[in-house]
Amino acid sequence: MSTIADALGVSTATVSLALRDSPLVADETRERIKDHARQIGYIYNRRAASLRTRRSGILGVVVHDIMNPFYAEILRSIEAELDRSRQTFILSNHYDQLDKQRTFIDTLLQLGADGVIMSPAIGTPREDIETAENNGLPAVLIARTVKGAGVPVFRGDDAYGIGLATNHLISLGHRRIIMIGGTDQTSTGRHRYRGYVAAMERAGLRVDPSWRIPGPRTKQAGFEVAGQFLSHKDKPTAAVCWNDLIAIGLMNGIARAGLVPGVDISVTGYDDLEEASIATPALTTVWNGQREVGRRAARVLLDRLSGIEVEPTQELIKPELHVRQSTTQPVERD
Amino acid sequence: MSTIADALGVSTATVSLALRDSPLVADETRERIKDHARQIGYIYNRRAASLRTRRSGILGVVVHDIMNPFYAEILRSIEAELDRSRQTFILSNHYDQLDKQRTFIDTLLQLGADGVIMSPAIGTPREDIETAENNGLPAVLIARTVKGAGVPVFRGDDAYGIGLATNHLISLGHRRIIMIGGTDQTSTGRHRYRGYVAAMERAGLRVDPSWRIPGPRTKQAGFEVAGQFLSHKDKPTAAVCWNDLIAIGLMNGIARAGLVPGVDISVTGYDDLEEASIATPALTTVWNGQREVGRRAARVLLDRLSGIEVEPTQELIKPELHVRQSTTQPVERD
DNA sequence: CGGTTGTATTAAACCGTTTAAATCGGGTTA
DNA sequence: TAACCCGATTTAAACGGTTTAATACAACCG
Repeated sequence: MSTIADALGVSTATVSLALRDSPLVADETRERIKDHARQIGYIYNRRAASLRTRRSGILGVVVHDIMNPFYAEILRSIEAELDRSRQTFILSNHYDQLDKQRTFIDTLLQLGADGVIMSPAIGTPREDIETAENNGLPAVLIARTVKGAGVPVFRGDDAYGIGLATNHLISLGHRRIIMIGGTDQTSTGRHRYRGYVAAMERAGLRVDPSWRIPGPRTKQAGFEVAGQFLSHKDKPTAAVCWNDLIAIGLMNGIARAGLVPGVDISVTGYDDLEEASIATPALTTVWNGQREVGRRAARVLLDRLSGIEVEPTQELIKPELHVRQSTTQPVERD
Repeated sequence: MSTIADALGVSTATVSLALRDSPLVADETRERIKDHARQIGYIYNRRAASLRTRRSGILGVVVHDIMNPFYAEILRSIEAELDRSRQTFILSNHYDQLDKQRTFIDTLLQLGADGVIMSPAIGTPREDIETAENNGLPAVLIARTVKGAGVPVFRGDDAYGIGLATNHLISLGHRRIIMIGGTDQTSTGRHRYRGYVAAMERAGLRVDPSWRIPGPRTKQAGFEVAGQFLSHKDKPTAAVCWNDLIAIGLMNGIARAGLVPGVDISVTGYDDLEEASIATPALTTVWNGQREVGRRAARVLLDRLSGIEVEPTQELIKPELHVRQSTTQPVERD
């Protein structure tokens, strides 16, 4: 800026004001300055500016794993929403490791980030969120919640959603339905399992504890669990899967074992990823409102930044059942 | 820092030196300062520091699309490599839009990023890379190259790799092999097509121009192109796909049409994503060295930052063929 | 005891921007 | 004619660190 100022015989203050279209500077001066800036390829130094303004234009986003299409879809919608603002965002995976998450938050604080959207790692204590907030880093949670953290949360209504899938299988005539994947260590996990049990019990079906096969939420895991599922002593006719990845992996595993998914075994997914509709057979699944979650989380964070007071409420997005070919009436096998 | 300095009756210079473990300050003083800093929850202000040091600790990474597992795997290895350095990285998709890519580079310049790893968008002119370099933003290219840009490039040997897949099909007895997906607008695209044609011609097989169905590189696209493929006038018995996503989509499409992929039609992929081995049938594909590409690009960029002179050479990583169940001897159909 | 050496600390400049307050010259008004 | 106002611009002080030359002081030496 001082180069420009010197070249044009004005002060840096004028340059600063001119470049930001302040009405304080005369039109003619502004044009001269802007022209010259363009000509010499001036590059605005954001960190110098942010030192003064206390705004860095950086937002952080932490999720479990970007490679997981569920989060990827959320990220897409966050990206789309932020595109229209002047914010840059920094991404990180925490892989459910608390220390990774803490390191990242610390980095954000050091960079003077303006806010953070996070899907908290398993076991995140309320204090971690408070640390961020107290140091001027407003947070918004997605997908998972942290008890007692006074910040907005956006997530799907998991208990209700898994209920939709379970009810659908029951209404097709299935009785021995096993739930696959997930863990009790996340709020999401507890909600989904509870929703499944509740739906079964509403239909008068007893749920055996062995009717749950917990595990990682990957395609690979679903694939590998197929054997265990098929050889289960109760001969289940259907699987309610934690998510689409597991469901697709499971269907692949079932096919590999010589059975036909969607005929011999019914399978439901969760999330309704793009993939679900092109899987073979096309997967019956629950749309979880990823787009909506990302969009609204971003929106609310931007609101918080612009000073709008936001209630720290939990917003539950209502899932919808999308029926496709992976669920049919049960057939007896053995 | 001045808070700490005042509280302890020393100068900010001493605090600065102590916190960075300078040998200039006495051990006892250092400890007092560090303890106090920890106690009051001091947060290092990176932007203030970078103003003086001209190092921001930020690296940029731009690829076509993070959601594409091929890039996701590269990102993973970049992340792993960078984890050990003190650099944070910022990610962006360009979706092959030049203006998006330019905006991002501009953002990096404004943030004073220390370097950028990029898989350049289609049509990226040499000048764009030079702009970055001239403004102190060293670049390293991955997956694709830009003619005349004097920077290091890491990519797989596409012509050789696709040749492996093509030769494999030919040796199984296939003669009418169609290439699916990709575009001539990227260097990768040209190399792969050339490799396919070369392999065919080496085997004395004429390639008809209609034996190429270009298109997007997504599962969806592969799925949708199945009809066109199956009804091709030359009754192809095998498909060499641009990548695993297309191959898997195509196999799903073939299955949907009532044929059995891996029996009626042989299919090869490219990239060897995790998914390839659990697809049904398991996909024969070409491992493209994603891990290696990411790791080495990150390594070289870090080298450049620490002042080590790096030759701007193209490094070709040798792909390997992984044979699985999606390729078998041809069967005649009609 | 003056001079040298070495260690610990500090003052001050600097990085590039923003902004509140001050300045300046010219026009208006009482 | 003095007082005041106005728009355009400048001044100077932040913002929070890093860096380097300078300083203070103690110990050692001959």
